[in-house]
Amino acid sequence: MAGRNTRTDSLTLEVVELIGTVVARYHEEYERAAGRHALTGAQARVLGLLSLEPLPMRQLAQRLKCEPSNVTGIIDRLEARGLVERRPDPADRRVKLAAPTEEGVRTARSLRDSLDFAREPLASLSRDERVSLRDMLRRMVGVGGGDGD
Amino acid sequence: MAGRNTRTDSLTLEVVELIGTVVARYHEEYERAAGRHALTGAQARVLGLLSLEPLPMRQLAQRLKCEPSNVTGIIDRLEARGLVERRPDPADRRVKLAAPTEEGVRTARSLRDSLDFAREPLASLSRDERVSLRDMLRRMVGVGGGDGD
DNA sequence: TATTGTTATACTCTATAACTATA
DNA sequence: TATAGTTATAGAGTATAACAATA
Repeated sequence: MAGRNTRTDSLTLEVVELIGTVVARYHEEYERAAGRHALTGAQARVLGLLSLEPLPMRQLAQRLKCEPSNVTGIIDRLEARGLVERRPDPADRRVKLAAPTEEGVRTARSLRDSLDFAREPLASLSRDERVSLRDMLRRMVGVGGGDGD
Repeated sequence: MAGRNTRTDSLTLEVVELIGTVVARYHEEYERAAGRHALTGAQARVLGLLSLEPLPMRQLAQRLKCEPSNVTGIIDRLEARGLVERRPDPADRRVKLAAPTEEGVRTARSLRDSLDFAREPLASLSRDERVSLRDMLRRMVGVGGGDGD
């Protein structure tokens, strides 16, 4: 172990602050991108999740880390705009699957493409640097294995 | 330039995703830490800002990137809990300075100390790695100069 | 009985617009 | 007249509790 005092050393403090800056930028850009599609951040996040795969309301709440009752309203608003629809689950009639409409899929794709917040700043790093950044982030996030690209 | 297609190459995509994970963790931890003090995220952020220096309501709104009218409510609630107070500005009687009380300062400090979200994961990196992480983040964030530690 | 989704309620944060007191 | 802060209002997200339909 190199740095012993991970709590107070000035190097660590600066890294923490820089990460805070990245986090703030990330959010600003995300909200801005969502706003361009007249969506709130939460609505954009839901649409992004559903564009990967339709989900039961309950699971959606788990992914969002919020109460199921909140999901009802978010889906209501997306449904009112024709971006999402509720489908019955053939296996369990209690369950409702939230799924994006065609327009919802298009919107999600457009949203994803416009998210340059994290991509653009990476342009200033060389490939080797991105590799080492990836490896450090993997360890910070706690990824076990993974291939070497 | 090493990587030419910064938009689609799989390395960059993974880094973007990892950053997204870090951002999500950062927020969860922040909200959790604020919650332990019975504060919302916005209230904790305000208290953190004011613990550095008292600010006019207007400037506070600028830092939070929100409308001044919102700040009124946030400060109202912090003031009702005795964590913040409004002081007159001797130079301009229109201005009100928001400043933390003694208890507010203690709460802000305790809050800051409990924010291990970004610090703890850094423990798995060596000092050299933290240095190179710092340098990359600096460039991503767009810091010009800065010392070399 | 337990679970899924919803409704009802209350609180916080948000933006917009109108207001007040200063400047 | 312009600015600082506030109030009033409305929309969105959040948690809690109670409810209907289904398992």
